[in-house]
Amino acid sequence: MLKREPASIIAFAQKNGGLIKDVDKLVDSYPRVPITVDCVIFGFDENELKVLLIRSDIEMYKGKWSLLGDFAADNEELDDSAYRILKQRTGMSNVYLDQVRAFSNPKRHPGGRVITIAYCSLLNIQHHELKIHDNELHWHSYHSIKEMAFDHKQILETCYHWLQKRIQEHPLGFNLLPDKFSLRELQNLYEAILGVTLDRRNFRKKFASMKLLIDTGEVEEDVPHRPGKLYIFNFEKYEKNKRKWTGIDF
Amino acid sequence: MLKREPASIIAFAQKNGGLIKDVDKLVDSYPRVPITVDCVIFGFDENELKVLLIRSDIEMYKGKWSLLGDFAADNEELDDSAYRILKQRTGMSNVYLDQVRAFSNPKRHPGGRVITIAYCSLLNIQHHELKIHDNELHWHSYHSIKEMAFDHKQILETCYHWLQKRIQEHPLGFNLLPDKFSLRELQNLYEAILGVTLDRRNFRKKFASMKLLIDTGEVEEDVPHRPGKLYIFNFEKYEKNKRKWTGIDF
DNA sequence: GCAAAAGTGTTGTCCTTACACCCATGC
DNA sequence: GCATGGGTGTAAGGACAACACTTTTGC
Repeated sequence: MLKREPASIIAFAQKNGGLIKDVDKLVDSYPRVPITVDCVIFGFDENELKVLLIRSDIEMYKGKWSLLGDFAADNEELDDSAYRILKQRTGMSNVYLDQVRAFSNPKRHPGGRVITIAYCSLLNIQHHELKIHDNELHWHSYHSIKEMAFDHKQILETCYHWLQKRIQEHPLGFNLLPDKFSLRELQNLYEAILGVTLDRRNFRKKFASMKLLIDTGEVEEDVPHRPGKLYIFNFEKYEKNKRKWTGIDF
Repeated sequence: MLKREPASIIAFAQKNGGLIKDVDKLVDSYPRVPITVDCVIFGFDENELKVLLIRSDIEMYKGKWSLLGDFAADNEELDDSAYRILKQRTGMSNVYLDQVRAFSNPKRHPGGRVITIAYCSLLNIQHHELKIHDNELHWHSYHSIKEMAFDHKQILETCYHWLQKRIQEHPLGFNLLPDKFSLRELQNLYEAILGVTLDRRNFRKKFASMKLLIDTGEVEEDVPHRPGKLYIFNFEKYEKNKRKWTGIDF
């Protein structure tokens, strides 16, 4: 098999005698790649981390579960693609959304080379009732997911690790909870995502000392035990005091 | 102006009566986008963080500095593109390299929509002598860089923040130093990248307690003061003890 | 009254910070 | 001998981990 040296912009510049005037021609000379965006949408319910999946549209992956994805439309910023996909598939908007990384293995799509950019979104399952049920769209317990279409299992795992890391540095967890929540719900969420058990008193002290929770004065209802206080998250205060940190720790 | 609903894979599936058999046809129906990879290559010399830049090939950016970039070749994984670009432009291989994120603003390239994936590399300026000097390739002090071609300034800043964060969680700094280094060099590097001053005794205690430095028994030479001990980094031990961390801190 | 979870403080340990003096070398 | 950075210890304060009992509610 012959190994071809990949073409390059250097060659283009040389052929065009140094400075490139016609940038359109330059860009036309680039190989073009189909780009998709895949959204990993996490939710939290029944003390479990959930993820929103659909049945794959592709026959060879028949029965397999798939992330919510679509190609990036012409002249669409990728963040906008991700919001559009969320909206199209779930009817939801106003959710937390962040780019995680690109997956570019040339064999990852059976139809040819497709690069996908993974996005992670977090949303509150109660708040956002699913209005669209195409392709059996529904929530799956994260830990019960085994096989998936394409390389989506790998993407899902990457996003899960991303979430584990992020939730320890930013209060993203609040995007997964109702506006008003009890400290027990908050702790359950951290335990479920991090896969650890935490000391209740220390957990409460930690959040109390951060002063990011506002006591609503309300308490839980319809619980068969002493009701917990309900809090809301002080987003404003958090935004003002974004951490500055110079510790070194590895 | 008319707002067109973007096309979508959902429409394709409906038109093809549910399950998609012909995946090649599916992928053919996707819009294709030129993809480039841009490498932000950091080095450290004379107690300063440096970055490797070239003059832009593009006439409209004449005189401006540019990251080392090129388009992604056919069927090339993006990591490989980044390694290839490094090799082509600098002659270097065996460097630290990590994907940072995609930049997809439709207006970021004057020749039309081009999505770029930014990679960050760290290397030791002494070790890797530049063998290629096309486009005035050379090291710039990070803080002296003002204007750049395209959105490269923004990409550079994103990578710098990425580096600041990563260097506190992983000992990436060692990729920027010679194999044998003194504690003063190590501290200078941290101070330069983080933009802080650190207490010398505490810094040394911190690294001593991690036991990741191996005393070579050698000392600096040709310094006009008491020579410092030279250490090498214990990569093997670091790899074994990757941190497990369950603290919450924001 | 019993089941179930809410709520609450203290102590010891460890990590972080702040801080000042003598030492080895080149000139 | 002087200039320059190398090398070291201690004490105080803050964060974290471990640990048990009383309270409130629904049934």
